Amino acid sequence: MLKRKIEKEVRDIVNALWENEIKDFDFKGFKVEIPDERFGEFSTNIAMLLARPLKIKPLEIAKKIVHNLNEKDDLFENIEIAGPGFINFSLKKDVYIESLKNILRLKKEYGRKKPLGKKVQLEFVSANPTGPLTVGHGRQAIIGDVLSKVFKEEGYEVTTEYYFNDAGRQMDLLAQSLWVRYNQFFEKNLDIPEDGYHGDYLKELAKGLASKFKRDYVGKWNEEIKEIFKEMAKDSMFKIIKSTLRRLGVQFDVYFNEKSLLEDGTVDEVINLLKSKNLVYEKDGALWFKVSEFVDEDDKVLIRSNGIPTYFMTDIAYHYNKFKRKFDRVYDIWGADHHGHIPRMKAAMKALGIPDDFFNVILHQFVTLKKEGKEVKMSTRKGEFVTLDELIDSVGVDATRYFFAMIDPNTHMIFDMDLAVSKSNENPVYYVQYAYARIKSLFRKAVEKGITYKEEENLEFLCTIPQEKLLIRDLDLFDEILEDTLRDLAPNKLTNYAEKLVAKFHNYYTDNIILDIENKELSNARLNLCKGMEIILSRVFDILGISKPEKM
RNA sequence: GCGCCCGUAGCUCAAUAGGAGAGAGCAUCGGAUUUCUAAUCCGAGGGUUGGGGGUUCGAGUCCCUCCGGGCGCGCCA
Repeated sequence: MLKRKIEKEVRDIVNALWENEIKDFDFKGFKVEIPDERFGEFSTNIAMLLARPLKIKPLEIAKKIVHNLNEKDDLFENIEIAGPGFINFSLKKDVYIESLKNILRLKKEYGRKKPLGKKVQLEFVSANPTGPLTVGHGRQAIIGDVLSKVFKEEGYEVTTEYYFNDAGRQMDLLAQSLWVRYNQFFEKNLDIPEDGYHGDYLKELAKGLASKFKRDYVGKWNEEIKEIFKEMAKDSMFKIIKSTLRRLGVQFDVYFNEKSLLEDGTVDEVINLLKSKNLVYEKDGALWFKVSEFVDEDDKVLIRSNGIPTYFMTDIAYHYNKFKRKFDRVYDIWGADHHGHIPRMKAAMKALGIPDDFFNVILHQFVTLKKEGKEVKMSTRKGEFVTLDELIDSVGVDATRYFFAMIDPNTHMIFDMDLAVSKSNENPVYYVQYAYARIKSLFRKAVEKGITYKEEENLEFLCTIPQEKLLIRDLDLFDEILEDTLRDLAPNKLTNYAEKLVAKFHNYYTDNIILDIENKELSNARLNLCKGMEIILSRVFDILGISKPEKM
């Protein structure tokens, strides 16, 4: 990593120059950055940071550092001081060529870290099987899927998990709603309960049941029949959900049923633990957890007066279960509507003696759909929503995935479907993929033109123009982008990177002839650079889960 | 009322854990293919980063305050 190399050089010089004066200086805020192109290839802010502790003007400090760095003539081509005290660097072409060589050798391993021996779990989507996945679930699925892949790249052992509840009131309502639809099929005039599920998807299912059961359950409703309809509903809903996820290329290692926490005694175990620590009490016939002992929030009910545990209760048990499964950290991906749940959960974790950094939440803001210029108000119950499947039908898997990945999870996202459908060719995903297709095409064309690709040969012909240096510099950056993505838990770092990288490539392609029969050495050198680009793009696309088109 | 998130070009979004004239795409206008894919490239217009204070050598980014929007504040999940 080139940045690291420069960072080390600068740090060593600074330490050598002012060893005694900067004992307390922690280098916090010290950075080697990619500056605006007019300032060179790399830049650092060290001189400004040292001004205060050293009580010397930044420009003086910079001068001194530069003077000493200049001795390092195997790395730096040029060093300049500019503005308030920035030190700007450009590197020797050999440094870049070595960097490209490294990428060419490592190929798909480039940027992949050695196993850390750390286990993390990402839990997301976790929709109960009451209907098809919505666009909001899609956003969550993609954020989770991409981040889980980045965790793997960074050396973590990753488990992806889908948590669901197929008991409870929601499922009862679903069963009843389905039964009504079934009855309606035989023109039995019944209405779906107001808080039931009104979506058309139950009609489809009811049709199937009608031909299977004939009139057996028409007008008849009891516990037994409810269970039958519930099972039917659950199975077919999961079938739909899983097929949507499969389409999107999102896979879960574990589907975890909330019910198991009651069955295997985890819930009881947690209650007993809390009781033993004197952190629960009874009031109004219910069992309460002393949330207020830990955070500035009201106490919450764990067991309702009717004896049924609350969602909060089972969620604590679930996370206790996760902890017992020896994950070092877990990440829950939640919609913004659940943010109020976070302090309570943190309190519970603390109460159970689970380390602070174990439980983490990645919150994402809502997705608003715009269709025919109007906002679509979405409600699962009323069946007023555009399903994730419908979205995929409209814009395709690549665009769906890319679009969700490209926006900061913390930003409200407005998805204009009309634009996505009618202008699908202008979607950024095509811009990025086109670069890949162009490279593929170049290698096909090279064969036609009789230019034989020889890897790692003729590289000395590269980097005679600034564009090539900058391209390699940016390829070299991939490693760090992965780290940044994980640090910020923001998949959009990757799409940003891809777009900037590809923009440079499109420019390079336009300005230069890659395949020149008159100059086969240069052509081969440039093909090597293209190969490096292909390797990095391939890495990025695999993580984003978008396809790698040979031609477009 | 209290809490969390957000407010950046006409629209959708970026902006490298505070860094140097705030950038893309779409939309508008004007250019570039006898040569490797024009799903590309080049150029123009478009901004007091919601307003106002503060911290800092430096603020879209941090702090305070006001305005506007989203979401929470259940013995729902």
